[in-house]
This record gives sequence, C-alpha cells and structure tokens, in this order.
Amino acid sequence: MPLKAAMTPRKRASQARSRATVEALVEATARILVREGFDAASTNRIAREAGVSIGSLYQYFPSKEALVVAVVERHNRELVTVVREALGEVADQPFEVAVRRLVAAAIAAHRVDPKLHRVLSEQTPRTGALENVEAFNSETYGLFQAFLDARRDQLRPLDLELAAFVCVTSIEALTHTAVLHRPEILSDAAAETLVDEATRLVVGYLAPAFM
Amino acid sequence: MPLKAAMTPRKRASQARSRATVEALVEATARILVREGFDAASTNRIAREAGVSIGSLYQYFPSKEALVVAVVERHNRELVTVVREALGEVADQPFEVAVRRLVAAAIAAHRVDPKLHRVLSEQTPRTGALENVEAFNSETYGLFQAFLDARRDQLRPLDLELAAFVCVTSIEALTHTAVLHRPEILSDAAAETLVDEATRLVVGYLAPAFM
DNA sequence: CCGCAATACGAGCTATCGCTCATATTATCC
DNA sequence: GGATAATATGAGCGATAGCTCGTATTGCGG
Repeated sequence: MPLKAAMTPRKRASQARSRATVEALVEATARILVREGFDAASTNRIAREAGVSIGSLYQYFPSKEALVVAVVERHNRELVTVVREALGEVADQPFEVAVRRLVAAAIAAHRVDPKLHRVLSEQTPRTGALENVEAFNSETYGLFQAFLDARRDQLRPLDLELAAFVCVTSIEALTHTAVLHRPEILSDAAAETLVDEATRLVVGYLAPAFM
Repeated sequence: MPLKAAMTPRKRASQARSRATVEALVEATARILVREGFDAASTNRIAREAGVSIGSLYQYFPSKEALVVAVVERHNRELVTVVREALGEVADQPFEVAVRRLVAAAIAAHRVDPKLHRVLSEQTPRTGALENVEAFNSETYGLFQAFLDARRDQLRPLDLELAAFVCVTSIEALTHTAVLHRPEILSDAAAETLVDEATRLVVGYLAPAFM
C-alpha cells in the first residue's frame, strides 16, 4: 500500500458531467457498503458499481477513506436534519410532550437508512480521517442543550452541558441498540412502550420533584 | 485471499511449551492492537511480536479472526468479572447505594484496559465470528435483571427485561462515552458528579414515586 | 470548427496480506 | 537411546488491495 494520500481531491468538479460522476461514486459507495459490507467496498468495486473508471474515481477522491467520509457526512446530515426538525416543532409544547417527540425523532433518525447505519457503526474502522466523525453528530448535543436552556425554569438546577450529555448519550444508545439489535422492541405496540420508557428516563432525570 | 478457514484450531495445545505459545500469541495480539491499531495487526506482525513463527501461529489459530476473538473474549471476561463482583457486594445494600456502586463498577470496567477497549470498539469490524461478540457482554443484562427482580417490591411495576435493557444500555453508553471521548468528565471531582447523575438517571427511572 | 482544458479511461505496478507446507527441532515414553 | 509424536520454523504462493499514469474522449470558448 502506498503512503496514504491526502484527503483533498486532486480536482474540483466544475462541469455538470463531473458533478454527476462524483454523485454516482458516493451513491455507489453507500450501495456497496449496504449490500456487501465494508470489506467488499474496494475502490475498483466502487468504480465498477458507479459505472465509472478507477481513474476517474481518483480524480475526485484521493483515497478510499475520502469516499467513506463523504458517505458518512451525508448520512450524518440526514440524521441531524431529522432531529433538528423535531426540535423546531416542539418549541412551545409542554416539557414531557416535547421529550416524547424528541425520543420518537431519535428512533426515526436511526431508521433513515438502518442498514447503512449498521455498516458504518459496526464495520467501518474509526481510523485516520474517520476518527473524529461521530455516528450521532455532536451537533445534537448543542441543539439539545439549547432546548434545555430554554426551559431551565421548569427543571431542577442543572449543569446544562452535563445534562445534555447524559440525555443525548442515553437516548442515542437506547434507540441505536433497539434499532440495530432489538427489532422486537420496535414492532407494533412495543415501539410505543420504548418511547414511554425513554421519556420517563429523561423526564425523571431532569424533573425538579423527587429526591 | 484464500477462502476463510474454520474457527477451530488445527491442534489443541497439550504440552506446557505449546500452551505458552498460545498465550504469547494472544498477548502479542492485544499489545499490537493497543500500540499499533487493528490494521497493523497482521498475522505476520503478531507472530513476530510473540517471538513465534508464522507457522506456529497457524497451528493454534486457524485465522486472524480467531486470534482477535480470543482477545475479545478475554477482555469481556475481565469486564463481566468487575460487574459481577460489584453485584455480589451490594446484595443487601439500600437501593440507591447499590445503584451508585454499580455505576461506579461500570466505570471501573471501562477502565480495565481502556486503550484495548477503544481499539476493539472503534477499529475492529464486527464481521464474521465477531458479529455476535458484544462489547459489554450480554450476560450483564441478565445479571442486572436478577438484581432488579430481587428488589421489585421497592420499584414501580416494571417489565423487568425492558427495564434492564434501558438501565444497562444507558449506563454502558454513559460510561463508555465518558471514558473514551470525555476524559474531562472523569478527572478528580468530576467523576463523582457523573456517578451522581447516572445514579439519579437510573433511580428516577425505576422509583415508584413521581409521575 | 478549431484548440485547449476538463473529464474519462483502464492496464498494470507495488505492496502486503492471509495462509500453506516441506522440513527441522524438541519432548515423551519404553 | 531410539522411535514416534508434538511442536516449531520461515520461504514463498496466490490473491487482491490501493493507486498511478499515459492515453483517449468530450465539452466549451472563440
């Protein structure tokens, strides 16, 4: 293996034709990750799937890693969008209703492309440029902290940053694990139950009463 | 790459000499994973590190995967031991005290060999034989469920299995994330605070009062 | 319609990986 | 001490990976 190349592409796509090539490559990478797994996603295989030559691939992506980064970033953008929209909707809802909605959004986010999510979290080594790309984008912590801040008069005294860490990490783990490893929890009426439980977990933690 | 070999070793180690070889290989694998990462852990590199020939390696481990499985299983045994011991100690403690102790145990478990834990969770693809090897052994869910069952008269009415899922998953995620990505949370007095918060999270969720 | 830049192509290079196998060394038992 | 089983050795094979580079094709400005 030659020394690992840089992360910036050799060439920027400027014409429409090349922008389509770039898009096809990212798409193909995601498809292969989902259908055949990380190990099968060789650069030659990706180029073939995209209907693009290996040479063209390296015109726009300086390494295999860069391609995977592109897929991860696109996926993360989709996830954060789901959460952000939910947060927007609940701005003036009662606290518990709002939390319920956010928990449901977390589940929905994990269902955006669960097979891709699984491959990215279970098979993709967090190495090199992928090291700092978190699965559940760290932006979510900030958004949730702002949500708490807007309602801090209804909550017990809190270190908001720590509280956001506790809530987001817990909800993320519950929904992530449920979607990826406990499908039975999310079928039919059971899904409602999980939302109940997760909501209770968070509300009980943040509520002023008790203890 | 040849077709992937089986998971059972060709030969069982019977003499003391060969048992030492096996041990040296597992040790070397863990050392390389920690010091150089998953990608550097080639079978040739592991054999060299162990001071053993590549041929001998394949006498006892039929594939690279088998070596990694051995490391993972040993690590998981150590983690579960820490949790099991804590559970044994708190059998007749008041509920909240017991939960505190268990949260502390979860942190301790993640500190058994944090660098190895990080490599296993971030770089090691959960593929093939590794697919079903969970980081925080699933035995823990059962142990915690029994813990809850023994105290169910002090708790609100619960689906014990679901409650164990919620608690263990949350605590695992909090301690895992804190140890691996938030070192500042675990230094000095801050660690105490995290234990407080995690305890409150779990106790608030399980307590009969409120809501 | 020409000329040059942008884009596309793919044979093939180098590196390395997982793994085999023919051979050598060491231990055990009578 | 000789025979046999257990253990150890490492050169090297086949496969494939990531990636380069010389060449062909396409699109755009004039």
